[in-house]
Amino acid sequence: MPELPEVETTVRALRKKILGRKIKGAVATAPQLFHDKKLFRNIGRALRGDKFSAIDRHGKYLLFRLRSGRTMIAHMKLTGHFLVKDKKQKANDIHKHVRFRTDFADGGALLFSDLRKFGRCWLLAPNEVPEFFDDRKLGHDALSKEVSEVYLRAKLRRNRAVKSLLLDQTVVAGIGNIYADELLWMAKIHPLHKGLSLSEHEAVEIHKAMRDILHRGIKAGGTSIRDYRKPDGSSGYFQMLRAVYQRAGQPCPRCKTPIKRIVVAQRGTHYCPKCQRKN
DNA sequence: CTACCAACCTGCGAGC
DNA sequence: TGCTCGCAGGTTGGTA
Ligand SMILES: [Zn+2]
Repeated sequence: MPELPEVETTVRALRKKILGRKIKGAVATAPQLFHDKKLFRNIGRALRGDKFSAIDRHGKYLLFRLRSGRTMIAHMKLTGHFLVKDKKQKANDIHKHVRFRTDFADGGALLFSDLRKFGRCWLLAPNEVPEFFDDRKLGHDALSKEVSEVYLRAKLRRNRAVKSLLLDQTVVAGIGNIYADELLWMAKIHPLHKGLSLSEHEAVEIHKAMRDILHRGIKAGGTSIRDYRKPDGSSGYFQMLRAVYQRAGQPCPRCKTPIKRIVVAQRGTHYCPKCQRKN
């Protein structure tokens, strides 16, 4: 699922659709969705009468700001996605795995669909939001101005495989398995290259590729390989633009060498053995 | 520090 | 057809 570009695509679409609409009620159908069992049962009462006043994103987390001052934080994990349904729309296949719905007074609804039920929501008081991210030691958002070339280079200066560092949300928040593989291909860096031994030039290339790939992902509306959908139910198209992710055995778009698959940080990892040499 | 593993869930495609 | 295995956009918590 959802990495930074998918979450950003979702946030942008939801801002246009759900801000200011009065909440009539809410129902959760997967007990594990809310960490708090009591909240799972009472979410309808907790949200009734409130409105979403803004929606923000930090890495892969969505922050739904409520007029009451509270914030509902959501993480879509692997298969979660939000859908907006209007009053007249009939239930259909794409609603099969809805685990949480927020109903608006106008008859529409915000749905959270999540086949594997890994997604999580938290309803927090204003003062609890900073500590939520502090506890997780979440890094700056990958596209924020704080993540400069110099900053990223310093954060990558560790004795670990560069791909594992890029996936580590305490290093920088938002990069996941697809975009890590794609940006390393673009920067021509082997995924097992140690962060510590990156040259200044290589670190600059990674920074440039990271921003470029994430922006392209957003422009494409994300990657819809399996489950991910935009809130209107349509697909993103970054899967058409990818160079290496899940293309093992197929030709590298740059040099035609067959793409290789290895495992790095317990994740399937795809790269071109000719364009991305170790050291 | 680092690396590795199991858990949390459901479904799909490959191979037999 | 039907079974088993491996694999999947993520994170957390445990071990060595
Ligand atoms: Zn190549």
